[in-house]
Amino acid sequence: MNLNVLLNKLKANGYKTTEQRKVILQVLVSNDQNLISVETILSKSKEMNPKTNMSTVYRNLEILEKLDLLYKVIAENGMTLYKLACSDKHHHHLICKGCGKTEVIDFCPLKSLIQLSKEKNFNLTEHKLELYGYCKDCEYNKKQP
Amino acid sequence: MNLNVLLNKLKANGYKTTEQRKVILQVLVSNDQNLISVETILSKSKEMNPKTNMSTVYRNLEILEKLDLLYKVIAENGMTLYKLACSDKHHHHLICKGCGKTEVIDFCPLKSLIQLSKEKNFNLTEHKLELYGYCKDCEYNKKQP
DNA sequence: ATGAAATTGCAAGTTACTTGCAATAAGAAA
DNA sequence: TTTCTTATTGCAAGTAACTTGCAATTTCAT
Ligand SMILES: [Mn+2]
Ligand SMILES: [Mn+2]
Ligand SMILES: [Zn+2]
Ligand SMILES: [Zn+2]
Repeated sequence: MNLNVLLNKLKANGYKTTEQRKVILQVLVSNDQNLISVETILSKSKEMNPKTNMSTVYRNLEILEKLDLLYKVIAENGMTLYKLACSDKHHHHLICKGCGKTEVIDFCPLKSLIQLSKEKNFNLTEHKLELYGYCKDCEYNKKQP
Repeated sequence: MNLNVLLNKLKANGYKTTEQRKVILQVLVSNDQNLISVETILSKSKEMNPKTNMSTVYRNLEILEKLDLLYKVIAENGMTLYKLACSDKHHHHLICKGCGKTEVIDFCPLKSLIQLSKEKNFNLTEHKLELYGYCKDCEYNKKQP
């Protein structure tokens, strides 16, 4: 997903293109394989445009989320991590606990669970499968202190 | 899991039995099929012992979590929901978005994903599978407004 | 160029939780 | 039962992560 595609999707929904918005989106585009915190988004945005403001970052994230352009994970410590949604097709992720890098899992292993839900009269509407661990690089760094 | 078993596990770890602790645990025991908020835990505890304090609730939850006696889900709105852990054996849950009721899924459908992780040199350490939807009762209430 | 509508920065507010500390309670040891 | 160490508690203040109101600024269709 590149910057102009995103700006066009926003435009199509009545949102205007601003310097701050472009910078925030550029940070997300540059990190589209990694879950990053708002703090990181803000500080990287400030590198490109020092006057970028925290409220602006939050308000832009809110818009992206509303348009389903954002993938969001709430970490165990309660911090929220974000990245651009990588595809419209239903999928899951491998998530590195070291660096936040993600890899796509493009199938969903839930067939028998859907059957189970039916048996329990449970109307299944959503599911979340997240696999955590360490990517090759982070595993290597752990062993080489 | 009943109150005395819990108190004994705490005692075995150097924690004392107090009125407040007993009440908080009793609330959790009485809701051991349901994810509930801290607010709920506090207000129900206050019904049984009006002087129960918020800090005390949080500090007791912290202890239960450290001893792996607690299951915790962070909801989309950022609020944290708790229930007693229901078994030591690895398992997952169906979680009702209406009332927080949970049902156990006692198998784990992740075999092919573990294989996939190996291929990607990803050291898989944890996974989370949560299925959300509506239980029979909540579904019925939705249709009868 | 104009003007309506979106956006922004700032400061103040909120919520969910955490922490320091002095007072109290538990329960093992004497 | 009394003593005494240690855990626990309540309170109040603090923190972190957002959220909101509002006036000033910017965007961009006309
Ligand atoms: Mn994705
Ligand atoms: Mn369980
Ligand atoms: Zn990594
Ligand atoms: Zn329900």
